[in-house]
Amino acid sequence: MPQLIRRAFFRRSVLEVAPDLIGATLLVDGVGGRIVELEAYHHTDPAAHSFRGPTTRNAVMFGPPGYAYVYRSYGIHWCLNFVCEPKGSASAVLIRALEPTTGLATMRRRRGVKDERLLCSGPGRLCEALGVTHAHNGLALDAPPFRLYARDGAIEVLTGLRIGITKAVELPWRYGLKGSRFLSKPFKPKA
DNA sequence: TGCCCGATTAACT
DNA sequence: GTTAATCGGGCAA
Repeated sequence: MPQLIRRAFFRRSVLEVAPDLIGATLLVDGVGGRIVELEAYHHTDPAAHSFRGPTTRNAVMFGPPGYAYVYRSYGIHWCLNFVCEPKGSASAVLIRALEPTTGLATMRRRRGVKDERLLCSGPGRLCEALGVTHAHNGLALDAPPFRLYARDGAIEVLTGLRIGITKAVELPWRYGLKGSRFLSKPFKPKA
């Protein structure tokens, strides 16, 4: 039986937490799957929403670790983050892709697609599949509707450059599960 | 108040 | 490969 992830898990640097979450299982109201792709954002990082200080939108990032930060992307999609590090450091991991395992029919209905690879492969797609909205902003990750199970068994984690940003593009803060078919985009092979 | 643009996606050519 | 959709945040005035 996999171990439940509790809030203390997030009381570390986002750069330690992010690779540890690869292979973990995320469920929202019993629907979800295995985390196969993440990106780290840090308060000293110009690409992070928290870089310019606290605002109404990013307030949760400046609160305690172990909570969900949900924001609207391009006025259209929702994106889900987990707040990390001790309170005030304003770091978070963006959940970018899941391998769907639980509640496939629900996810297909919400997404309007049949192909499993299109259900949760992308930050906006997985929020739609799991029913994550602004209503989840600020909720604790170790209480309903969230459930998080630690990775069970050995895996290999890939690292690479983050996607879709224009600042601090050189930081290798994207993490992925090696060999997964459910990544939002392939990782560049090692040179 | 007005303007620009984004941690995206899907539907194009 | 390119581009429209769509809107709130952040910053200048």
